[in-house]
Amino acid sequence: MKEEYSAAEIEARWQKKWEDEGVFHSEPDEREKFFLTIPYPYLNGNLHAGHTRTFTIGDAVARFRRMRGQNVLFPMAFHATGTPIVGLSELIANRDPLIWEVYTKLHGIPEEELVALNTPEAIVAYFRKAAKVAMGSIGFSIDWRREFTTTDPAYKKFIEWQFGILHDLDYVTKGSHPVRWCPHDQNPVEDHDILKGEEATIMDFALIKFRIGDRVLPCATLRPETVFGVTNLWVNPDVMHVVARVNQELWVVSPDAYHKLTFTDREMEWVGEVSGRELIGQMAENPITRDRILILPAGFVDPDNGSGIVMSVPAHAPFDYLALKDLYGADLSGYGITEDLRDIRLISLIKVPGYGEFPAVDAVSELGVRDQHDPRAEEATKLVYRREFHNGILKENTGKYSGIPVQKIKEPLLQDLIDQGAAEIFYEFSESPVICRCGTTCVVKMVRDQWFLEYSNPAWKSRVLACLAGMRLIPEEIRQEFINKVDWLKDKACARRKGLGTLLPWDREWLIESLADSTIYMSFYILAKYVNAGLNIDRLEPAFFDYIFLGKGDPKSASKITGIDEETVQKIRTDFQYWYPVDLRTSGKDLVANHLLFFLFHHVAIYPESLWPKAIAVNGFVSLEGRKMSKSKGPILTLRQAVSENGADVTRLYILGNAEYTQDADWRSEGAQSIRSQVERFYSLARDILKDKDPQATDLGEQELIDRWMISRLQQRISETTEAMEGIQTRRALQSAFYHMQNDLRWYQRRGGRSQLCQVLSVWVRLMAPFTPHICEEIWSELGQGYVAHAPWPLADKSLIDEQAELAESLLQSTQNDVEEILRVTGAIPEKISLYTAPEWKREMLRLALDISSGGRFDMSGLMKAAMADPEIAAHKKEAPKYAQKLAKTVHGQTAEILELDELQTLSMETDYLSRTFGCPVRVLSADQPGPDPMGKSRNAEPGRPAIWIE
RNA sequence: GCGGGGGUUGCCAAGAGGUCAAAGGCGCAGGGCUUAGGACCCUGUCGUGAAGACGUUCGCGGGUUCGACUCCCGUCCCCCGCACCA
Repeated sequence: MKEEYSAAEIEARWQKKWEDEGVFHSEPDEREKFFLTIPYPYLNGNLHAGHTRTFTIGDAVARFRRMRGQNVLFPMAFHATGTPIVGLSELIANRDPLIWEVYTKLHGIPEEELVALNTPEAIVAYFRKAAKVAMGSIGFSIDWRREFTTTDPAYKKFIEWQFGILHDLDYVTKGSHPVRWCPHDQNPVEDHDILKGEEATIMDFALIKFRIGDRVLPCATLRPETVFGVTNLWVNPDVMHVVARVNQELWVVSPDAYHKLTFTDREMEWVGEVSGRELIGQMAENPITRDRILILPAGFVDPDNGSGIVMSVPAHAPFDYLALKDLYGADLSGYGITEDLRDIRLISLIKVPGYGEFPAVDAVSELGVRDQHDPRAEEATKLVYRREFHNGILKENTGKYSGIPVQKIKEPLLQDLIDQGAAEIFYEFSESPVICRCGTTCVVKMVRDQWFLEYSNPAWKSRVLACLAGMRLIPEEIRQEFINKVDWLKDKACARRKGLGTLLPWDREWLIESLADSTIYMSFYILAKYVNAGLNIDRLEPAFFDYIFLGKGDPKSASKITGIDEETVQKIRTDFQYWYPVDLRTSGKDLVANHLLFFLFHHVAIYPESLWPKAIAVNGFVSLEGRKMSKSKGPILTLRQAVSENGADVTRLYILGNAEYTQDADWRSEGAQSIRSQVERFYSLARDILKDKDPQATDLGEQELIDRWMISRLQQRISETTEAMEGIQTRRALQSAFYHMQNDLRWYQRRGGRSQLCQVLSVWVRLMAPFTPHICEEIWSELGQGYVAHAPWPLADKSLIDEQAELAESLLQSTQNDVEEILRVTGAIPEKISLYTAPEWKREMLRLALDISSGGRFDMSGLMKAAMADPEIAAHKKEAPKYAQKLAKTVHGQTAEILELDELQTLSMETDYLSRTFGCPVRVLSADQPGPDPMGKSRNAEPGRPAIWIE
């Protein structure tokens, strides 16, 4: 080893060796296999700190498993299908200033290279190469022979095969669905295309059809059950409404609503206009109750929201109640309304604890809302909604829905209304406006004849739940999340008109959507090795995939169909049988509700239970200096940048030690700096141990207390690290394997330990190898044989755990601490220190106290009785009760351990060490025979806590 | 709003009924070693303290218990997801 630690040199050297010698190439053998995968990265930019975390976790696990003797397959590929790369290439070609900025500054791409990235293919090629270099530079132990990209021809064949099966299973269906749509671009709008309203979601309103004669007045509501409580309608008198033929009906809606409706799957025809003023004063019919109700004027009706016609439920909606109240006594004769609005009776239809007959009225008076313009009206609305939704029950006037909780009513009721022709569904943004990057206001559009993956299928879902039940989820807390999301998942549109991807085999108008084509691709890693080696892929027909992945058919015909020789076909099949299923998939938590779910859905659809995934691990995000990372807006830290600034081992150690599980990690360059010095310390410590290596030292038969202590601690570090790594707790593993180990070693050396150093180092290096593989190879090359990457993981030897030695050391340490504390507090400089170990009678008394309290309660009189029966304790009649008092307080927290130790002997043997530490003579005595003790200090001695007298 | 996860001593972060003033790291302070040190070692880092102690703490308010950071109830705040997008 060199004197100075040079990360760049060491890392490059070992990376080259690993690659040259194919150290991480995996082939089936007789060992137990472990197939580990990580979602391949999407190639629209450089790998960043988020990838770094997820991938490094995977790599550390792969290395750990390898050392434990498992045959690990850890492959990697690249994702290119979808639309963003296409969009990006266009923006680059157009020299979009924003993109230019992001890619030159944030992603660090030189301008002359960026210019060339004006086609999707160029982008894919560029980032694929960059990603591979980056992953190499951080030392991932990937079997690169299996690399592929999702736009590769063979991969497309594989996707076609897979969709053929899903189609045959009737899991792919046709339907319509609502999307966020830009009327100007004539395209669905994605998140990053949105200027304003990114938070908006699509909500399904009920459009309830009130009627005036043959005209329909559709009222949009999220609470269709309140149709039973409608007392009137609201219309804005100042808005000119549109009369339109909608399918076979004549509707009256606001102009905005008309505009929106034209994007739904309705046939629309503009017929004429009618002013709000004209509508007011007319009677409309409630399609459910058949009540005839008055149309009243309301300025609060926003023509841009819903249909522009609002149904009024004053008993349950504070706004309606306030608006109605505000009209009491107003002169509406201008609208032809002469009746007294006070005659309109509120209709209550929901019973809710805490409110009387009319919750809206109660809420208004509770919050002291003045009128409809009072900001507290909004608050009252939310309050009523929340309480009614959670605790409300429908009343008898709702007929067959009576007794049903409000929470459960929406779906079935809406369905009934639709069936009766009394309502339709109308999709609307949860907030408006939603504005596209081009400046146009977006609408909700119904896409027709779209292909769906029928994830709502109950049978399919139940297979997924069964799969989950048999899986290991890490951390276990995400299980509930997964189960909830399975429940929540609806059908998913799986075809696109734009982007890169594979064509739907039975409908070549459509491209398969990019999440749908990334679900069981782990299987493809097996085949990819052969494809990369030059397999003939001209005729990869479904029958071939059926055989290699499902064992259907036979190798002979598969060979005949494809032109691949039978032996190879057979070999691929055996490989697959060896490697599959996936043993662990690790991923960021952002993929739970989409990719990881689809990963499960497609596995259970296509493969038999024996090939279902075994485990999923989920990790949190990475922020930068406390700020959220953003690929498009910054800040961003690329993997390459992290490695070139800090080195691979430092980057790995930092990112793995910073957080674990779903916690988010915060990357701070200051933190990374300090890790660098930790790694340097590790290096120089190892270097010194190796330099100082005493060839006979390791054979030294006679082990001192401190040696036994060190070896004992070592076993525990091994166990703890191993356990942590089995649970993918990288942070905990590092606490043990790195920091605690360092502290142990420090104590060991301080106490004069030396003979075990080499052995400890040998274990230590191996425990650290999954985290900092390069430096560990470097050290290992002087210590062991072969690559540390393939060295056996240390096994804890329980027989080497020496409780006596640990007790003795902890007694020594706590005694030392006590002396130090006294010295600190008194400020004294000691000339002589006397220690008195506890007298026998106190030990006996502790033993009795422990016995007595073992049942739970501490029985003082019982203890005294037993104590006095013992002549040795009885001899200390005066002091015994005092000690008993103390025990009463402390015995709950004590154990009998300390009684197993001969304190006098233990400390006596360490007088040299203690004298050296305190710079003065130290003597050890027993309180049983204290010898000189002018201050009577020996009376303070207790088991585990020697009395101290400092002169 | 719904669902999931969190709020711990300057910061990051362990702990999940007594061994807890609470691991470890960072930062900071003091000392040692050194020609020097952003290297290394030791010590301290809630407050008080001339004998190893005492006092006050684990978002906030209650409760259970001999005993709660840990259990229960309520409450406030933070993060993530709510899709057709990788």
